[in-house]
Amino acid sequence: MRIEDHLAQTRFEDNTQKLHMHILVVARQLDLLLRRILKPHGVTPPQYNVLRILRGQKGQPIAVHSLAARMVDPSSNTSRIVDKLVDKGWADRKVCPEDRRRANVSITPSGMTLLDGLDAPVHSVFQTAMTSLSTSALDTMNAGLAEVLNHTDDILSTQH
Amino acid sequence: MRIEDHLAQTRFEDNTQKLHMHILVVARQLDLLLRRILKPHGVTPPQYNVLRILRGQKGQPIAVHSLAARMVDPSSNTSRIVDKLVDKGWADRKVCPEDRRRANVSITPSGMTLLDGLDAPVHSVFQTAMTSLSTSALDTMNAGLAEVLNHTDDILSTQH
DNA sequence: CAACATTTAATGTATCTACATATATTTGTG
DNA sequence: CACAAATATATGTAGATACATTAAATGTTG
Repeated sequence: MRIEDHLAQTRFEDNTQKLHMHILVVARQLDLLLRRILKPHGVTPPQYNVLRILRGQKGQPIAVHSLAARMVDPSSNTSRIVDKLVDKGWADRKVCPEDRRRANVSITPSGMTLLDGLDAPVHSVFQTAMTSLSTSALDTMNAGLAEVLNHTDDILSTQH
Repeated sequence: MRIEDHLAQTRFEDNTQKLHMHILVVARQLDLLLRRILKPHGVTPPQYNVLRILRGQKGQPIAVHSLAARMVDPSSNTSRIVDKLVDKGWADRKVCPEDRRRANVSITPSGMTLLDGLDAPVHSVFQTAMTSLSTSALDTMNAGLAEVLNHTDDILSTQH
């Protein structure tokens, strides 16, 4: 199904606008895919995102604000996402003794087991989604999106 | 700021995963940009999306389910988004006489004025965000994302 | 060291979203 | 035509999100 069919739109003004819509629609589809895999396990995409960051810490705990900075969607609700993970026994949170404002968050063995079991299905579905892209296409796309990221960073930082 | 800095990640397993993250992060940034422009006018991105579809109808009203099909995010809440637009006087909704299940939605002159005023700033910011991309890069990216879209459509339709 | 600013995290709140269900209308079938 | 199925929209509800505010601890500066 082409982007034009997805949006029931016959044409785009230019390829810039088409790319814009492609990015939004594909991002939504990728999120849907992940959501489908995670749902039976009672995990949401942001929770999964946090768990992966925690696992990447290799035992070293991390502060909530550092977690937020590394998330795809660094909203101000990282506290509540961590709440959920703690409730379910997948993460552990304790006040940092050196700086009592901070909360040190780490993954539990239970959370680790959950993540390890999700690796294969998650990797598999995204591999399938992107398998047909050539190496050079991947490189061009990554380079292009990196440029867009630079520009959006600029705009977002200059305007108040 | 590179994607690695955004996520404070030193490396990606492969360029497929990097593309995945690029798409998610850039989509979020584009949404943030739009949100910033719309906020002073009290419009949200989904509302803006609906208004643009309505304007594209050139006077011809459209049913709610057709609206949903054309939205970037075809959630089941199109009714309530239309509610908001009607409340603010930007859209009009009346029961379709031929099929009384349907609701015909159309844009009002007030909504049209709002949209027309937003065109320039919206177009400008996204043009700036993507201006550095060459024609061939745009083509490669659009083609690549179209492929991904095909694959995700397949996966999403085959699994229940 | 007192006063103020900054950092970190949690919370309040309104809104939005996902997902399921309900309601009304039309269509199809025996 | 009666009745089931399908369609179109709206609503109920739990949970998530954006955005602002609060609270506590630490840093900074006169």
